[in-house]
Amino acid sequence: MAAAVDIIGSQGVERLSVRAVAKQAGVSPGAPFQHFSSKEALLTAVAEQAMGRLTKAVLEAEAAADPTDPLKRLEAIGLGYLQWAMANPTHFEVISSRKLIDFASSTSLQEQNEAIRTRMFQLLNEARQTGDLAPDLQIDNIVLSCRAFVYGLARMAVDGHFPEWHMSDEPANATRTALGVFIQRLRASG
Amino acid sequence: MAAAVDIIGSQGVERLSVRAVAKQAGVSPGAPFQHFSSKEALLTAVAEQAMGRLTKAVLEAEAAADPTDPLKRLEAIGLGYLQWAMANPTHFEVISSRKLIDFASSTSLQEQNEAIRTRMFQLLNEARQTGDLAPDLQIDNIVLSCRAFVYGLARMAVDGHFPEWHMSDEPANATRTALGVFIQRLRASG
DNA sequence: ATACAATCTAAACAATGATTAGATTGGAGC
DNA sequence: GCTCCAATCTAATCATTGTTTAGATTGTAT
Repeated sequence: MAAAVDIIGSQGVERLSVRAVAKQAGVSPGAPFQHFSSKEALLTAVAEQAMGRLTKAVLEAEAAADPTDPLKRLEAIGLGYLQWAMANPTHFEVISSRKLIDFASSTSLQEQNEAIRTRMFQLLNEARQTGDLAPDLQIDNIVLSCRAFVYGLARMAVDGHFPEWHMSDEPANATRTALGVFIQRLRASG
Repeated sequence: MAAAVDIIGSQGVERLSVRAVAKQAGVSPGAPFQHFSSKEALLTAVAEQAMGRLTKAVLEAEAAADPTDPLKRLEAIGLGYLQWAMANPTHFEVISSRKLIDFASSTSLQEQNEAIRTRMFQLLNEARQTGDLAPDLQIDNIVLSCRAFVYGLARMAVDGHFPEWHMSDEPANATRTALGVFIQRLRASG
């Protein structure tokens, strides 16, 4: 797995072959199949580990935000997600493109996914009670919108839709302000 | 190309091999390489054709919308995009995942992409002049946000992030209302 | 009828995902 | 210390795939 993570991080998923992993680990070409039933299973294991790091980064970003402002916390979640995706584009690709991995068979991946989504619901319910959230908005709808918005930004960057960006400061700036405006528009006052 | 389109439409991109295309076309395995220098070149040609259909669908959807309301027209663009993507998920995948195709070498793909983006700018400038657009919003930013939002919804659906949906009515409903709310929030009055 | 360009076939090559049979290893229990 | 067993490895092999090449076939313009 460490060998696979190395190759994915340095050369991308598309350059990853089981044989390259075996070579990097100093082992014969068939050896990895003793531990993973297929290439997809290997990638799923890598995805589980990466998803753990993503979830940790997201929840830590939220924990560092203003405790009294649930929508700021929601924004922090989105920001943490974006920063992690752009700092780890190839691993993000493994997590999100569900034709490389077997998402349905991994309860770990599903649980991590649900953890973030549940936290979003909690924060929006909080914002509803404090009156921060615009009263005409439906929480279900907003969760979907936030996920799509952040996922779209991250995926566009990773998919190469922003060729002018040099995956370091620019995306952080442009996506940061876009997300800021998006969250601002959810507020009762804004 | 027709054989390739058939296979992509019925079995998905991942099941597409040059040999399968050749077989479907009733031709020897090496024959396709006389017309396309590589599998990537074949897929790029398929993507150009699909992108033409997407652009046409989007601009027609816009043309059918209320001519006096630029933001309704912007919404129609997004809606047309989403409907096409969900009706043609595998072709949408070919267009958007730029590791399967050589986007940089196809002026056709780039032009079609720019055509839609330019139209969005025009509509938002119009909305600015008529006073429909909230005055504190920057147009650059909104174009980016709209693209990310719609792309995110389409990609999440195609990437299998909505397993509970049966790619027919539900996504249309959920994404329709989400997009409606999103556009509503851009208005000076909303 | 000839020449030429386009297209095809047939055969081969290297890389890859995957399987299998058998060797090696290292520790648990007597 | 010896035996047994499970885990892991190697080596060989297979089918599939992207790609190339040499040569055959075909249609068309002159």
